Amino acid sequence: MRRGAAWQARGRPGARAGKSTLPERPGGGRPVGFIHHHARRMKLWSQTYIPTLKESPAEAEIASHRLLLRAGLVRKLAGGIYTYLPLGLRVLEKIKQICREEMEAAGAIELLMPHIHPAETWQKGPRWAAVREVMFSAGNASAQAEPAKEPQYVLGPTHEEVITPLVAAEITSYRDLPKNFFQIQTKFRNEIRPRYGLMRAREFVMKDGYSFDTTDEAATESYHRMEAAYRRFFARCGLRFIAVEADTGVMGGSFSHEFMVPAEIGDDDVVYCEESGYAANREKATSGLVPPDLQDAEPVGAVEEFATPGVTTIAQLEGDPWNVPAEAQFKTLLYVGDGKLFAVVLRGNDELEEAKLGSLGFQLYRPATPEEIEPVMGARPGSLGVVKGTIKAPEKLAGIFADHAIRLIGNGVTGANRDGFHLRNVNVARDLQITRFGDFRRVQAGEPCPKSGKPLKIERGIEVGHVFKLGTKYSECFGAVYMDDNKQKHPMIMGCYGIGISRTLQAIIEQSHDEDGIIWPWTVAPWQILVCMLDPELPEAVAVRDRIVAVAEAAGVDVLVDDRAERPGVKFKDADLIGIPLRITVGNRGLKEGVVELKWRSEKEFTKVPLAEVEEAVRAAIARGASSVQA
RNA sequence: CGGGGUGUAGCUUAGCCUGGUAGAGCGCUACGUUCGGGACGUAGAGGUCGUUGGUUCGAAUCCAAUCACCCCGACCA
Repeated sequence: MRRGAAWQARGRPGARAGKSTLPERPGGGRPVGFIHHHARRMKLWSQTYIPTLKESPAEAEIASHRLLLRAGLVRKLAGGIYTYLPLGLRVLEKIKQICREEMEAAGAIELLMPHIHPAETWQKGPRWAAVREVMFSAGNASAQAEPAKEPQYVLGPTHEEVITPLVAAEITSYRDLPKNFFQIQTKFRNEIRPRYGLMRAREFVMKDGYSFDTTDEAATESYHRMEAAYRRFFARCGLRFIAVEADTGVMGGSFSHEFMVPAEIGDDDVVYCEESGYAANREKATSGLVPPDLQDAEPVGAVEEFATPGVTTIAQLEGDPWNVPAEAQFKTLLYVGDGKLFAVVLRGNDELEEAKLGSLGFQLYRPATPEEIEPVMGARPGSLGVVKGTIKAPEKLAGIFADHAIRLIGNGVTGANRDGFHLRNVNVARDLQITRFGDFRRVQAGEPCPKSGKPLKIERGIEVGHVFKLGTKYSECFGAVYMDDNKQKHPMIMGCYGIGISRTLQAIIEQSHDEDGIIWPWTVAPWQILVCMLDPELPEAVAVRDRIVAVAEAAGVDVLVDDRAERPGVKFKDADLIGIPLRITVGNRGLKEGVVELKWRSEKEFTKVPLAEVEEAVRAAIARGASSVQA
């Protein structure tokens, strides 16, 4: 090694005279022995720390979580709280760097906001009640501190409440707009259920950005610029992803897209059509099941009550002796929204998509209990219906909302609001009491795409990014207004944009691995090249290694050299596990033959490269690696 | 927060049902033999059996409580 031992860690000399048991802050006296060395792109395995595991810890169930631990990227401190070891940190930094480049290319400006926020900041915001459920509070930890009723400080779960007042104070003129700020920072959310390693953690790294515009059109443009930047970012990370229309949820705002990575372990269902490009979160997805020009069916006869003793389910009514198919039944569900009862009517064979009830304008809603239902409807669940005149106390209902698809039934069967009785010949247009129609049903795979009419597909996905067009919810709340050229004040139009950086890291592993380990895309690999030294001490081997490293460093590529005194088998297994894209094996056997071996992690075969052609071959391989990820 | 499961050495685990003073593999240390796909031998170090309480002459084992972790549901990057 050219580099001597001088720079190696030798423990920090110098006294620790202070009373504090905390480490000194930088500037408080650097250890005398600290020698700065310029960053090199080569790292010796023996000089870093990559604790690979032969067996996977029992806590990890899914592939990416197992590999995070086995390849030595992270270690768990507590549920959903992880330390990044050197390998994990390198990947995280590479992802962050790509993110920075794309954000800046799209005109966003980086800043860094605090982790810790006065609770007051949030109390002034529009969603304190809803968000505090997932917030960590941070007060004084000393035993003397009285437990306060309200937290003094909280750890930031996101930063709308910080950026908006900042912009409100700083920017007052239309001349200073538009602005788009972003940061890459640790977020804290006390997840109800941390899961799958970094996938749903309580502490995680996120890129969050916020745009401020003067007009709605400009805000929409900002939104689309971010959406495009997100596409480039995820593509550069080597991910296959789909951008889908999404529900805006607690965030509020007018429209949004989620960036989803298809994976079995995802939390969301993505509905998509390859033909038309339609893609939506299932919570929001619609289908072309109900043609827009559908004519309502003519009545077939008078409504007729019939006894159905003991029948309380759609399935029972499908059986003998009634034989009413589910798709000819009306399903009547009762919910409580902000304290008021309301009804939702669906086809018997459809399922309610609860998230879609959000469009009704209630803050909070939940299924009603039989005890709440009976006094209003006159029957318990199983015999409910919304036929005019059968509801016991219709004035107590905040509304009766019907899914469009019930119009496909035409004439069907529904509950009589009398336990043990149902009604037949119920005609949608003639008999049902409906406040309004809407889209409330859950889309199923195979239904026609709303755009192309071709069958829709459904896949699980991991949400790695989300872009929202927010509107003025936060700017109005915090007084982020600008003055136009007529001295008129207007609230700024905002957008907000998130990328789960640490989640993206794991999503890449989930999407790119095999039974032997990780297969890093070239762009995010901790090192792009692994020089596997089978005989690390052999002078010829060291000479070849130096030639490889020289080419790589000239090309700006990172190289890890496995210089450990391990058996070849161990080195190969570890190489596969940590997933460096390009492996160059330098060993006694090959050298005698006058070759080194070049192998891609993603392929089975290796090629032999004559020693004279090493530089050329490495350069060609680097070019190939660089073009392997779409940029 | 509801449902299910698991806590034994750094990791993977046996033992628990049917109480009798804790066993293996990997990893670690030393030595020797090995050396191109997780080698072998010899000798070692390492465990208050998650915690607390109970039953018992005696508890890893039975009972109770508690904590932690994992999985399934509702929320999210």
